Amino acid sequence: MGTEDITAVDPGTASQEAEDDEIVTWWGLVIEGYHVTQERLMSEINERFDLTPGAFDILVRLVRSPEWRMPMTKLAREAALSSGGFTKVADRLVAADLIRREPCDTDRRVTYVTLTDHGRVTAETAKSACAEILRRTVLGPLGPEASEQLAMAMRTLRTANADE
Amino acid sequence: MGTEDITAVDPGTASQEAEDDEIVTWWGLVIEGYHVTQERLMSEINERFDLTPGAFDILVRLVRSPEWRMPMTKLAREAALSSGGFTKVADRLVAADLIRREPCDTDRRVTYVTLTDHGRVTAETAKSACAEILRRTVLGPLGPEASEQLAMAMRTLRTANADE
DNA sequence: TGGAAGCTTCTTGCAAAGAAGATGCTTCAT
DNA sequence: ATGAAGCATCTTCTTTGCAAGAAGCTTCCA
Repeated sequence: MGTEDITAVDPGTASQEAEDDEIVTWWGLVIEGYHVTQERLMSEINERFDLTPGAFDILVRLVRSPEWRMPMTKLAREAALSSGGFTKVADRLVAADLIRREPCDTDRRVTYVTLTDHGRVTAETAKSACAEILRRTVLGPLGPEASEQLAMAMRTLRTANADE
Repeated sequence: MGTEDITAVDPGTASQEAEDDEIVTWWGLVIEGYHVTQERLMSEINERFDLTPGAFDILVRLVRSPEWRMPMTKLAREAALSSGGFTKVADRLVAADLIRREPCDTDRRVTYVTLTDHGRVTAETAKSACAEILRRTVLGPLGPEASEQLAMAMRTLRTANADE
């Protein structure tokens, strides 16, 4: 093979390049494992409940909130969506009768997003299904101690790279 | 708080619900850690090289291929893109003078995608930068043994949930 | 008290990115 | 030769971010 004739490098640079490649490949493995798992999870949720990943995320956050409601901005920030983007997501969820908008009594700029009865039942059922799928596709294959280590590693990465 | 007056459940169901919630929250932590890290990585790559995540992924795959080229379909499949979506990505990369299309001599159905000189230099430089960022944002905070465990866990998830 | 400047909060319009399906060309097998 | 399959492209639809704008709240100064 004639590739090294073209990109002639000294041994030190070559080994550095190989090490770089190894690290990038290593992270690629993390990406792939994450995506494969998440895609399987979300496709099952979508099949059973007709929920997109974003919609499921919103519903789970709401069902854990007091009175099943939250201001739009707070919810958008938690879901890592722009406020403009979240307006459209909320429109779709309203159209699906999963949430409704409610004005805030004390601050008329604020719009609360509240789960409808249908939305609450859907959210709770989907959350249980999600837990069942995770037991089957993640906790089962990994085992308890590897799961614990995974959680700790991810917590470390989150705090190390958080924006705010 | 009066929520349990409304959603009255027996203790068994309640503890099951709490356990479901814990698992979903646990996976949410994994999601968040992954996204925070990946977003930081990709924003630095984008800043320095003006590459989108998809473009960077394509370039890294090509720079590791013999003769820096691959059939479009194979590359699209590896990058988890639809063939239609990949055509558009390829158009952008051609416009940026990072790749070019080349016909295949032996099978005239196939179109090869090949790195240009500029694309090859960009890919190698960006790959080194990516490795440097990963050392700083992932391997550093985690340490060697946690990194090893993370890789093993992700490999397990990938093989457990792979589609094909 | 009054009111003007400066922030939030939500919505709308425009553009980019990607997925899915239809189309048409090339190749392979019988 | 002719039907079946593989492959790249095109079109359309959905989703999302960003920028701009309208409405409402807060602060501060006269």
